Amino acid sequence: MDATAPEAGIPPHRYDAALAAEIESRWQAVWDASGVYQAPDPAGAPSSGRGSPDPKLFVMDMFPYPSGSGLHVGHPLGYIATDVYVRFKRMSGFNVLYTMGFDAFGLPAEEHARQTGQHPRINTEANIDNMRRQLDRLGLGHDKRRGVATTDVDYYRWTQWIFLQIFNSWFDPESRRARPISELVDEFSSGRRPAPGGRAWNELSEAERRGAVDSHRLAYVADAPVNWCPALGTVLSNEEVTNEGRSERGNHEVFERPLKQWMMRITAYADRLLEDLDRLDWPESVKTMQRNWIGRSEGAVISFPAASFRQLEMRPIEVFTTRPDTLFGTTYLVLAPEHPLVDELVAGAWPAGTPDSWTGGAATPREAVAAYRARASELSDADRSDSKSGVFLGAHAAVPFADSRVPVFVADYVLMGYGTGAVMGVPGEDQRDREFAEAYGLPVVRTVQAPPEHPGELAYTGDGPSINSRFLDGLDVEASKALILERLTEAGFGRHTVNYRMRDWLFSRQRYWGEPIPIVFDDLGPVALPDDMLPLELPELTDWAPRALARDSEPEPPLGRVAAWVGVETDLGDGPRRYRRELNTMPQWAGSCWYYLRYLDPRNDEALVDPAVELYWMADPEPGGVGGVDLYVGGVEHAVLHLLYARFWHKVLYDLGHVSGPEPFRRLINQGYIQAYAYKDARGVYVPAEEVEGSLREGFTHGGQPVARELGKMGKSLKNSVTPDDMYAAYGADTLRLYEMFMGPIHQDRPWETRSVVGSQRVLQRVWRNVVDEETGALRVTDEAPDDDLLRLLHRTVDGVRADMEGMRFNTAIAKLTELNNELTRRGTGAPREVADVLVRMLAPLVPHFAEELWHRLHGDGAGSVTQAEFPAADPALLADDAVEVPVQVNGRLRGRVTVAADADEEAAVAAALAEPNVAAHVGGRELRKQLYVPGRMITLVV
RNA sequence: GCCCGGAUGGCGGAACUGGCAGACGCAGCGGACUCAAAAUCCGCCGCCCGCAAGGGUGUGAGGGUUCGAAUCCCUCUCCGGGCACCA
Repeated sequence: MDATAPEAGIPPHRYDAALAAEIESRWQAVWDASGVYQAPDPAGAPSSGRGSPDPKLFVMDMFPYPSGSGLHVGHPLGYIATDVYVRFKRMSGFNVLYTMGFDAFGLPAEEHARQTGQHPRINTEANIDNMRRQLDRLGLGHDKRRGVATTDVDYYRWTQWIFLQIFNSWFDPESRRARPISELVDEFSSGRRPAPGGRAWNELSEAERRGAVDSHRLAYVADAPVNWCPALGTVLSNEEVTNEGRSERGNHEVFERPLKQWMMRITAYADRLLEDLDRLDWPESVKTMQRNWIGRSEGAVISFPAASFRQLEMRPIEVFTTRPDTLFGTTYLVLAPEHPLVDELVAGAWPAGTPDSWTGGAATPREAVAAYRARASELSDADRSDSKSGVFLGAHAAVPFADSRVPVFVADYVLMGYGTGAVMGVPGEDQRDREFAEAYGLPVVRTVQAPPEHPGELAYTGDGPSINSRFLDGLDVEASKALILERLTEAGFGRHTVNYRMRDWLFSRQRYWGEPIPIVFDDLGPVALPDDMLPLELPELTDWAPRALARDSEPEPPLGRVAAWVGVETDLGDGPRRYRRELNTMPQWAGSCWYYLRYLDPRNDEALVDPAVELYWMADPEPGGVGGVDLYVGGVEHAVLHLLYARFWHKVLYDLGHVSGPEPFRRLINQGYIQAYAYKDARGVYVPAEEVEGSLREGFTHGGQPVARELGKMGKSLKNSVTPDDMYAAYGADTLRLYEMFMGPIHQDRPWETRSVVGSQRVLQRVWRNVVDEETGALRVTDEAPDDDLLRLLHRTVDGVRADMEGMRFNTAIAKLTELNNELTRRGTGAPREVADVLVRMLAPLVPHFAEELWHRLHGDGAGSVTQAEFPAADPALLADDAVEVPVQVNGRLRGRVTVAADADEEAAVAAALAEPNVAAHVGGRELRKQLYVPGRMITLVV
């Protein structure tokens, strides 16, 4: 059968998928041609020339990676929500900036290129086109002039520019902000800041000066152990490695390798990143995750003089502790296996009387340590956590202010990457230390008086008076900390310190498909390319042959294969010289760190963004606020990485005067995920979800065989994908939009149920029928004024829908609109024109094509686009009824309802209640002990 | 282990700040229309008792505060997420 021919019995003008498709493509073409979604700037390049006195609003989705596998219905959930909100705000008089870009550098395109031999740009651009097509079909009201892709040369030119800004800055701890590196040089050369080694600046060699400056830069080269992932062919940042020591992407093995790498000094901003969280309108969970990630803890560094058996020279072991008050409970020290002092302190022979359990069965401490280290590097972190293990170094350390000498161990429960890589073992007050002490027979000394009910075999971490602690005895934990810190500082044994879990950001990637780092090297180190040499474009790479990515391989950047690119002769101000280029590229996070700024001014080739345009769009509506994007919507999986990196870059740009406020995103909402049922057969193999029959009650089957249902992510592996294209074909884009918004609150995960989508289509069909005759296509609206009941319902609906839209509670807004429409349907006469007009405007944000079609049918073409019509406002006079029905409780139980005047007082309400037969029966003539009237809400009687 | 969320009919969810639990939708049941079916329209729809009026009971479990608790407090169970030998 011809798909476009109406089926027998279906009215020719019914709102079905075919009609929806026709309406949708027609209006999309009109909107595109007329530019209704273009947001005018008050200044700057992309202005449409219209001045705008309206308040501004900047709304963004987290931009997507243009994947080759296309979208499923879960992807656009957040996009639909922002689009609805934006349309509502636009109709409420806001000048809204809303657009979409693509985060298009990254591994999949490069992997695809390796397999096909095709340049990643070709594949990337094809994917972008496909994704644009799928998103356009949804009718998202983006300002298309402003979209960017991070792979555009015009875009990454500015990513590189920002890199240079960071490279050419240092963090001044006194003013707690980034400053140009030239000001550091001035301070060194003027003597205001002492040069390294206490010598005069001009006495230093060129190499020494370069080294002093380079070590202060916010972007710097470090020779550090890195996370090398052979399967991905790149090193990864700490954030990209899971707790199990595998890559977050792909779950591949990761190995430590020492390597020269670019680092970003994000730790300098730790305190500001932490403090400013309090000023953000973000989900508390995301703030908590960032706080945990930063991991600020206050404590002390304490120095323990240590020496091995028969060694004369003492070497200080510095430990970090948050409990300096427990110093006198220290019964041993522990160094991390990788700690540099291990080799210096390890003894040649066991001291007399060393317990067997401390030796690891080795003949000498040196052998024991070597064996222990070898074993530690083999074990995964998960295996390590089972029980405490370690070996004795044959060395002892002196506890400050105490006469005791304590043994020094190496143990893998101490991590080199946190604090100083060494701890003081206090088994009385720390449970981990307690477990270690029990395993090796070390003494336990309590230094805080535990309450009598505290079990003796557990460490006590609570508050209480200090004991066994000399001058601290009797003081509580807080006071003990203060006093011991004072004494340690005086004696030179320690000091107060703040420690962070967060490390600097490893910024190099050994990949081709990323932004080249605009740096060259001479014999003394890195040299920035000048701004006028940007963009530094990726060279063509012809050698796509896959490299052996063995476990024992070494990192090798693909750009190193382009010989003509590696070595470069250029003039950077002191005549033509030969330089070596930086061969690494930037991580995928770089492009997403600042794309919101480029949306504001995408074609500016003088600056990354015009300052006046930036100020207009990023200004905080509240004076003194942090500014930034007014609403940012995206998945919670970016809670730490993307959102922390972007905040860091933004703060650097703020310090250097390139942006007007300290934060990039003032309000953040995490949209939930659409989950889908997946079905497994008896073998545990997933079967295509669309072929499964049955129900929860009667059981599910596939091909007659029973299958088990589970809820999971939508995707190929679970064979449960539903694509937007499927939904467009069966229902149309507006129905898909309405259904996705109706499923539940925006932040909540929810299971997809294709069979329920029809409900949203039926709602639209009923609206359609109340306005349009399905048989003739003629208008069905009446020119009669709505009666009082309908008018009041209309205004109550307007009032509620406005509030729900403002609060992004689109599910309840849709319910209210449905109720209004159901009332129109019940009347069966066609909608009064006034009601139809208001209803269509309220529907416009949710189902823009549908509303635009009805709007034009109602008003003709002279009324303009509904997207620019005014969102209805309720008449307050019509919100309050003269009489209200109020429930009556007797002794806390509902016994009836009475209708009273809206302004009735308590006496009148109670009198009305007592007149109600069922209420009277339950009161039974007894005396009222208490009466209460919550106006319009409840009458309560107590007898 | 610690820190965040959450638990409401067969299902998704609603109930604003303590005031009619279950809006709206799906599924189900009944009716009208139809030769019939689909579509549409009308109605019913937590559980128990009752012909009905009505009564009892009910928001994961137990306790508390209150005239009144899905909502506030305490204890517990389960589910989801984050962190986790972080000194």
